[in-house]
Amino acid sequence: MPDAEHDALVADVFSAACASRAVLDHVTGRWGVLALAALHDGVFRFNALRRRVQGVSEKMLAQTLQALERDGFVHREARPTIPPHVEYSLTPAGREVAERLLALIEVLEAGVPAVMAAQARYDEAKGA
Amino acid sequence: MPDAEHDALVADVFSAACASRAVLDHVTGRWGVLALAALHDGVFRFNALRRRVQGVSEKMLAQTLQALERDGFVHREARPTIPPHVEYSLTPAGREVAERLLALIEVLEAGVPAVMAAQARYDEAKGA
DNA sequence: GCATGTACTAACTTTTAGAAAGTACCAACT
DNA sequence: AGTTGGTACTTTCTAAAAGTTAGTACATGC
Repeated sequence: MPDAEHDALVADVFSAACASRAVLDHVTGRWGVLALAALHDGVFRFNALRRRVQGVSEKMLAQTLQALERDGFVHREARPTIPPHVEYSLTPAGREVAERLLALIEVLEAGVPAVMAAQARYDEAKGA
Repeated sequence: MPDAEHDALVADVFSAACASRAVLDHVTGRWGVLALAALHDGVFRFNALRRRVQGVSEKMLAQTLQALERDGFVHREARPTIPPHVEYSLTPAGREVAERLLALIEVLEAGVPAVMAAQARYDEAKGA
């Protein structure tokens, strides 16, 4: 029973009001995951990131990056030139997080065929 | 034509239409993360899970568990007794995923103080 | 015999995400 | 000289998702 160990840890994501819950939402949010994973591959400008993370709207990417910057996971470097030139990169803390996310993504991508098979079984059992 | 290379390409979370994107959404969704993390600690019944994952509504927990069951990450065992008795547990695939999630959560929980400090710096820089 | 608990589902409301257009500015091309 | 294009966003409006509340079928305890 690792319950005793878990309760001993200060921050607990299972508590609704815990600060870690908000951080988890930013990091594991639909676009947070992909932004962090993309930035693990290097430095990106806004529109380059948008092309990398296919399907994200400008609004959501801006919002996501602002949240991650505020949390200290992403570093934003803006050169006040015209046209504007903004570079996004991971902070050391962001790199820590991105590594765990990539480990997750790797497992999930490898598991896609198994998941599709499981879905087919589930749907047939339901339909029949 | 569907060959090995093509299948490997399709398993890319950065592609909007990829199946792995849907799986990622289930797993890293607001409640998916917490449900999987909770189930890593053992077998839970519906309402026990609901108490564990504080803040989740009945609707969202049911929906989340159904998606994860369909994906093959969660096993649902229902005994047709009255009152109903349903037990949720992780499948081997689910355990793989839950382990990566717990590694992430651990990093995030440990980083909460640093995040709060970063937020304070960000807000002051913005406000000032 | 009425509340309580179980595991949900359905209807309804609120919140959030997404699509599209606007902003400010300059460089290059027509 | 004016249109087009590119940068990095912000704003507005609507469509989709999440949350709230109430209901189901039945058994046990009070």
